Parts: sequence; structure tokens; C-alpha cells
Amino acid sequence: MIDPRILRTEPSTLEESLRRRGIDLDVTSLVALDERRRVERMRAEEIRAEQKNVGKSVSKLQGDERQAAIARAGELSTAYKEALAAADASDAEFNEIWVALPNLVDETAADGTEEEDAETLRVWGEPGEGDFLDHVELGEKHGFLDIERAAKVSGSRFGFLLGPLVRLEFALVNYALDRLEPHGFTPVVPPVLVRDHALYGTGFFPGDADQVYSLPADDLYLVGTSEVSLAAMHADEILDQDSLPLRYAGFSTCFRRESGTYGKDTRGIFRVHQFDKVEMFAFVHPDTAQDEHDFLLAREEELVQGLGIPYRVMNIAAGDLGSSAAKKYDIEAWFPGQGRYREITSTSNTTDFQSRRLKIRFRGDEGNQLVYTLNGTAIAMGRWLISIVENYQQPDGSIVVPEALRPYVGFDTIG
RNA sequence: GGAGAGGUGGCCGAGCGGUCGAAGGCGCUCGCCUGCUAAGCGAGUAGGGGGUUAAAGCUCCCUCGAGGGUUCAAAUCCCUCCCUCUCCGCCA
Repeated sequence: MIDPRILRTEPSTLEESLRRRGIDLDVTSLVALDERRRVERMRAEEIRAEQKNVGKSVSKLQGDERQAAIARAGELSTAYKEALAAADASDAEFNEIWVALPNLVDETAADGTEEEDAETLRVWGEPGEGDFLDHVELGEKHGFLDIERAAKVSGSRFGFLLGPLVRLEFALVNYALDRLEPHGFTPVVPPVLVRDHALYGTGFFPGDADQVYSLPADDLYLVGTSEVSLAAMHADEILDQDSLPLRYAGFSTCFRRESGTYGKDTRGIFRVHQFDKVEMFAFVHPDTAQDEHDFLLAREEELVQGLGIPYRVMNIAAGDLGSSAAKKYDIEAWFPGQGRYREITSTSNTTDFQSRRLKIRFRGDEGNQLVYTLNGTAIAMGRWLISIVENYQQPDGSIVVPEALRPYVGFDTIG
């Protein structure tokens, strides 16, 4: 959620941000609505103040005077209820619009509204030459991936990972944690079932509610990323400034409905309903948020480079940002089976968008301030496994294990 | 699943219809004192929102788990829900 005060101080900034996201919204009428709700709130509070004053005098008065005061307070009580209802209605009207607004876009986010509008910041490594099998073919050859049986059990967009692929997954998790913990990331296994406030707080509700699995019998939701649980972990807290930056590396299974993606990335486990992920999450002082964003990106590049996988870094276009992000960098790895670069990590600076809703503050020099939150993928399973087996396949069809992972998996080649 | 206890400010903990946004303690901040990594003394110290202000400040409203209700008036009474803890049962 954006600070509503921007409507009074610099509505043009909001207008510009919405324009860059390609959202058509009448800011002028929002300013008027904000004005109206404050006037109505003020009116209600004035009546309430008088009611309280009269009410307080009751206990000191006797006889007729007392009766008159009670009667007067009764009138004011009624008037207050009406005024309050009016103010609440205006607030509700305003909030419905306001909570749906995406975060203010950082001025350095790339222009445009499409995925293709992302700006390429740098390219690392060289895609290999020659004919490549894709991960599904490799999976069949080596027996480490079973999509068909997964469909029998669970439908489309699921997979059974088997044998060496499972070893690779756990190796990747340990590889990531070993490289993040020295940087102050506390490993966390968070809840993956959360209440709706965690999803509102992180900006997935109301906008992306159709992407989230829900368990209506228990009013719980399955997270699409541990970002949700990690962000909400410190909700309603006032942190010590000395504790910042507060960094976590959350490992969790992620669940995504992938609604509206019919026919897109249907092959293999590139886009599935369930995968495991190590996610970085940071609570920081506002002044260090930009640096932290670069820091998270550096951690991601370190992890990808450590595996020797070719990639490029993208500055995502304003109109392609998620609702909570002010700026986002994606790392796209080279996928030989697809012959192109595809997203394998994503790191966002969500500024105070999540902390405002979740009420996460710190005791600062100028009183309590909202922290800034940032998130970034460390390792995301399906895609990282694919990029490894595809990039490391040999002419004879075998797969070499990246050197950095060998201490963890216990073998050097698959097949 | 059954039985009970409880949710108050950064923490602990009183209050159980008006004088309570809330005693007391701890912690923290500032000042004083003290010749020593301590003690003592004084002051301050919840959050959110509105109005006014250059700012400081002043002022009003809301918040004692959440949401409703009763009442002129609720932390205090009633209802619903959530959460925590203890015991029993079941169980990875």
C-alpha cells in the first residue's frame, strides 16, 4: 500500500507512476475522495468529542441537570453514530481503490509495459554449441523425471523428481544456504499455509488472488513463495534499528495455480503448480534499500556463476512489475533445450509497500519509521534443475555435475 | 476431539462501569550526583489517524487479542470469533 498522503503532497508523482505502469486511473477524483473522507472523519470526531465531554459531566451533576445532560449526550450519541457511518463508508470506498493500487515505480525501472521491454543490464557466460536434449528427454533417458505418472496422480503441471534429480535438489539447497549464511541470512523453514492478512500484507491480495490456492474449510491459503510468510513474520512489530538489516533465507515449497497460463510452458517442469525454493528476504533501513537490492542481486549472480550457467540480468519494465515492486531485476539463465534465456531468479525492492500494510517499523532517530522490505530468489527448483541438466549434458547423453555441487551430491556424473 | 486457564504499553504486571490510554516494576533516554565498569536522585518514555504549524508545539479522535452489542458513558458487562498455555485422548 502506498502512503495516502501522497495525494495531498505530490499527486503528480502517483500519476506518473501509474502512467508508467500503463494503468488508467483518475487521480484527481481520488484526491477529491480523500478530501471528502477526511472532512467526514473530522465532523464525526468533533461530535464525538462533545459527546464525551457531556458524558463526563454526568457523574458530577445532580437532579434535573443530570437528566438534561444524559438526554443531550443521548442526542449526540445518535448524531455521532450517523456521522461515523458516513465517514466509514467514505473510508471503505477510498480503501477499496487504494489497496488495489500498485507500488510507486522507481525512476530507474525500465520503461515499457511488456516482458520484452526489460532492459538487458549484462550478459555472463557463453551458451554452449551443438544439439541438446531438453530436460524432459534427459529425464526419460536417465529416469529422473516422470511427468506422465504425475499427471495420473495430480493432473497437469506436476512432476515426480526421482533419484539423482532429488540429490541435486537437496545439494542446491545446501549450496545456497552455505553461501548465504555467512552474509547474515538466517535459514528459515516457514509455514506454507497462511491467513489472508499475510497475502494482503505482501500485495498478492486483492490483485493476484486467482493465482493462490485456498483452503476454504480452514480459511488458509498456500503460499506461492516463502516471501509471504517471511514478510508477515514481523508484522505489527517495531524492530530495533540496530537489528537492521534483518536477513532471512527461507526454504519452502511454493504453490501456484498458474491460472491464465494455459498452453504456456506446458513441457516438463518449467512451469508447475508446486516447486521448492530458497528465498532471500530482507528488512532494511530505507536509506540502504537500493544498496540491499544490489546486494541481493549480487548474491543471485554469485549462486548462478558458481554453477557456471550462462545468464543475463534484466531490469524489468515498469508496466511488467508486480504490484508490490518498485523495481525488479530478473536473472535469465540460458536454457539449451529452449534455445533462449528464461527467468530463474527475481529480486524486488518493495520499499514500504508491504511494511505499511503489515505495520513493520523500526525505532529510528526520527521516531518510528516503516522498514523497507526486499526479496530475491536464491534457488528455485524446477528451473534451476533444468538449467543444470540441460547445460551440463555431454555429447554421449550423460550429465556432468557442476563442480560446486559435487561435495553435496556425492557423484560426478549422471548416466 | 474432550476439560480448564488466559490474552492490557518494549517487557512484566495491576485495574474489573465514569476521576483509566491505563498503578507499580523492569528496560530505555536525558540530566544531576558519585573517583570508578555499580548504586542513588530527578524528568521523560505506547501506537495509529485528523486539524493547525515553517518546525517545535498545541489540539481532537481511535486503539487494553479481533469484530459486534448493552449504556449518556466499557479495558471493565453481554455475544461471536481468533490466538496462546495446561491436562486428557489420538498421532507423524
